[in-house]
Amino acid sequence: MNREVRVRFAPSPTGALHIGGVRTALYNYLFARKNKGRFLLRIEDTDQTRFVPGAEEYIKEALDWLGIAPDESPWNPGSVGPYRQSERKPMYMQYAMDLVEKGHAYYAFDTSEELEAMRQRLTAARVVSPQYNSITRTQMKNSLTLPEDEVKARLESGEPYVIRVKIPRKEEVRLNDLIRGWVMVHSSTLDDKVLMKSDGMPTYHLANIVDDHLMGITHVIRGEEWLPSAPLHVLLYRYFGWEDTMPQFAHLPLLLKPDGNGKLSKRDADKHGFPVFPMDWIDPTSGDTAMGFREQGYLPDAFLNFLAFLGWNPGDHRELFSLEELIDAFSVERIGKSGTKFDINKAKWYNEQYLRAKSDEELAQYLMDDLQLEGIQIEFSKATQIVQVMKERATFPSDLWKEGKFMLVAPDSFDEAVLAKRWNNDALAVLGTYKEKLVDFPGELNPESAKSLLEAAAEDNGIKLGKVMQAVRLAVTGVGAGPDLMAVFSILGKDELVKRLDYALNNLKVNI
RNA sequence: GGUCGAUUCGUCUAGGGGUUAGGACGCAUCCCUUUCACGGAUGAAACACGGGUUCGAUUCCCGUAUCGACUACCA
Repeated sequence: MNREVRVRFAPSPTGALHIGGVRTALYNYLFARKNKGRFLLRIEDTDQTRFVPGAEEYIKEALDWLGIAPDESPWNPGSVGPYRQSERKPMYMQYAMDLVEKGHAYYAFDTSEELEAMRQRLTAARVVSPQYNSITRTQMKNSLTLPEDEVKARLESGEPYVIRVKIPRKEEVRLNDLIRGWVMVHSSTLDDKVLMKSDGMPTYHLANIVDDHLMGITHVIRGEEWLPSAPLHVLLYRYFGWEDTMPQFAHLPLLLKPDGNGKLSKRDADKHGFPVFPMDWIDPTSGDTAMGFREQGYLPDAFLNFLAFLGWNPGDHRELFSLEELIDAFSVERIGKSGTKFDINKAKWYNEQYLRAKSDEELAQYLMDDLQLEGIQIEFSKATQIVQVMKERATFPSDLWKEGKFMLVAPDSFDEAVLAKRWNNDALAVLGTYKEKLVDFPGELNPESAKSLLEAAAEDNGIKLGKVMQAVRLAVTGVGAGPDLMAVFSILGKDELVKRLDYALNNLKVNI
């Protein structure tokens, strides 16, 4: 049977979307596009206690920013909605009941205290993993142990209950993961997971299977943390009688912290000074802001390219891929199996590549926008000139302003080390002459004239230009390194240049 | 502890019974250059360990170690 490919990204709105989640969304998106299928987004908000306001909007905005918006979602529904599990609440109970009727699930009335007592008893008896399973359920309060009329009475009296799946005692459960191959688990290691909670909401396991089935999902691409529960999911498909349309599973390797081991967390990112969230996230309870890649200056295409290569590669040596090229090259077979450590340097490198590929005009607009925030107005043509000398040395668009500031604002400080080493009488002499030549120079300064004038000034003093070059730079820019000086002079213009030389000549003391 | 999974340069990875084990980021050196950066060139740097199978294993098999995920009425 050849069904239309349908995949889904199913985040919980419990906070900002983590970068691992973004990668999962990206792979789902790529897979859908590659296979001419559809990419859905479903909000898994069955845990009302963990709901965080704004989280859903954040997810939407992040995917929009990256250009990987879903084809169907709560805010753009298709025909299989609703796309929020909380809104699907009424439909789950019948499926749970169906399982009870088929003998694959049962009611359980145990209180959390009783469950705790059971675990303690088991632990004391040195049972390796205390869990509600085929053995222990015989000692608990459920519809398998209680007389039928008592179960009925409890149900009718409104006593809280959950519905648990009845895991068989001895059965080999196998699934063929697209990334990992055959994974086999014995049912004796599984427990009778809760399917319906006492608040009437389904747990992830139930809702997930029911929704994926109802939404026609063909491939489940999700994080490796779900691998241990995948056998349960396989069992559920079987119990519902949906095995023939069961989606194929692909469990993605985890994103690890850069040093040591373990899953990448916000804490680690903070420690290293880089984000783990696509965009800034303001925690609604603490009011703290967690930084995002977008606000740090990462370009969406660069970020996507970087993300795609965290656990996947095209099999050749190409590394720069547009979204379209990623779609074309993508395949689940080429997703790796092992966890991936996060290296922010690579992300920066990607950003530099994409930044340099941008047109001067586009970058000039970035610069103009930054300048506006600083209350500085310049001509677009001037912004373009600045971009031309700065783009090869910028990692983020904001560097254009931060690193190129000296082209718009006179330096208010001068590098002490360079001053001590290079600011001498030779420099003073050349700069004095240069200033006079500039004042006498008719017309606009360009890099060539700026240079010939400076060369002439050096020659007049019988001094090799190379010897005073750094001092010249220091006088005008305040620092000892930067882009081509003559281009900078040309951008500055004659008047500003003379002004700065004047200031330096009069205020910088010669250290002997 | 149990279950499942993973293991190639510091990092992301290619590869796969016989290879000088390839590329990229980062790092170092050199070239270019008035400086820095870009660019170019070069270099250091890896098959976790132990058994087996084999003429031959980094590659296949089995163990061990290490790391990770999971082990909730959270997803």
